[in-house]
Amino acid sequence: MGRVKIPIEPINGIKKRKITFIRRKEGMIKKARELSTLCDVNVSMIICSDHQKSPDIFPQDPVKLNDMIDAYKTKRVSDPGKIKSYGVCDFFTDRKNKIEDELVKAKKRNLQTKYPTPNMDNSSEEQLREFAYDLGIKIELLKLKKMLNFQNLGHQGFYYSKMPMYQNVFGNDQRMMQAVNPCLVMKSEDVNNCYDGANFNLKPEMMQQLEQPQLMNMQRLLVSCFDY
Amino acid sequence: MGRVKIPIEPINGIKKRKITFIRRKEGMIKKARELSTLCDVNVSMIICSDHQKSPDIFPQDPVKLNDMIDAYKTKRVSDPGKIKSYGVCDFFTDRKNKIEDELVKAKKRNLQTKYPTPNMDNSSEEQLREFAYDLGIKIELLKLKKMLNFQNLGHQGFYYSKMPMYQNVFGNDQRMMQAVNPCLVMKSEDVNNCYDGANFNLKPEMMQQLEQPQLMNMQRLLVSCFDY
DNA sequence: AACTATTTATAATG
DNA sequence: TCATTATAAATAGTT
Repeated sequence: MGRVKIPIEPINGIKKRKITFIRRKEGMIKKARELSTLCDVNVSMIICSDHQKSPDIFPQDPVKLNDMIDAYKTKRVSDPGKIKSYGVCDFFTDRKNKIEDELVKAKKRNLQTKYPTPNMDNSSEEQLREFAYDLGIKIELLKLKKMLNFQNLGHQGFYYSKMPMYQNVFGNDQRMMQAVNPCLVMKSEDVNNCYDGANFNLKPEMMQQLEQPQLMNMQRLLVSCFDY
Repeated sequence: MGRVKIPIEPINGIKKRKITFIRRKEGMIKKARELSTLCDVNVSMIICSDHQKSPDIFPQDPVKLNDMIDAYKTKRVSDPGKIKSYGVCDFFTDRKNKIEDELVKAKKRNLQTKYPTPNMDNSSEEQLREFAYDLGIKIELLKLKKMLNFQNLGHQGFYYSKMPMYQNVFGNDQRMMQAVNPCLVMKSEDVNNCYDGANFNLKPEMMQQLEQPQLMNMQRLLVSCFDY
């Protein structure tokens, strides 16, 4: 809808592409807000371009956006037939195909640049590190959850949390307990060291410690995991 | 852009709201596709309305959508200043506020229905189970990752994966290895039982076993975790 | 679902 | 980048 009709195909000119991107992005965000308001529905949107420092999101508040993503993921898990049936095998197949594509691309690049990396190409190593890091984070997450939230009362296999929101018995489903047991062994003293016992809040010094710059990165990763 | 200008405020009439929803939703999805094509950018969108069975998403392929969500979350984690600074304390504050809101609502409900639940209201128990289940799943995930993907070669602290995409050395970052070590102790035989050693594929019988109906639910949860 | 009068978005331009 | 404007596209009301 401009002076001329443009074909819907990639725009070549960098400058033209950029201005179109900005205009249409703004347009979409406006539309999202309108749809959300008019029809009282949840709309969430992420727009990422490579050369852009940070993605544009709707809603602007990342916390709200996360809530919506969570709601979608939860729905997908609890009611997967409605959205898509997707088994473990599909997952592995997909992942395998992706990596194989990457390998082909990487090999081509290596040929072109004449700097072949023998026996391990960049893309697979990157994939690998990414995965390793992801798994490492998940384990750190479990450790921190243990450190911050739980106190093994040492009887009947029940666990208690010191956080206000988890102050009741931590589940009694046999299967769940079986899964959780090996990972939540922790001495009460360790937990108490983090807490002001009277009101179940993190001690001020713990709070401060948690906000030290050198810890911020890990915290952000953890928050991201918690969010999920 | 219609016969008359309408104010951007919630539409009262159910029928009118529904038709507007459908039209504008289609419009937005079209716009998303156009923006994505024209400017070669990633656009992802989730539109959820209450009375709708399943959310509308862009891209239509949930796997691609997930990839984009992941990319956003990763970016948010690795480069949080650009998007929003959000520390652990904020997280706990948010969560606490949410739970407290829930408690107030639950108490009101209890008063109204005249069936108060002493010492533990439904909402906090629900929260609790949800959290417990979530944690349980994460642990199961780690166990399954261990079972399916890794083989501890027992020398130099290196780990190898039997999956094609993780066939190289599983990381050598000290900090990461420290985190991963306690969770990846597994005998080679156990791994080999799952695999056709010649081509690194899951054995057909393993595949079949994984697709048993009684395992599907757990698998879906796991896939969802993997996706994240 | 299809039709149009109108509004809105936006491509080119200044 | 910002404003203007001619035109394409979206859509509110209608059938």
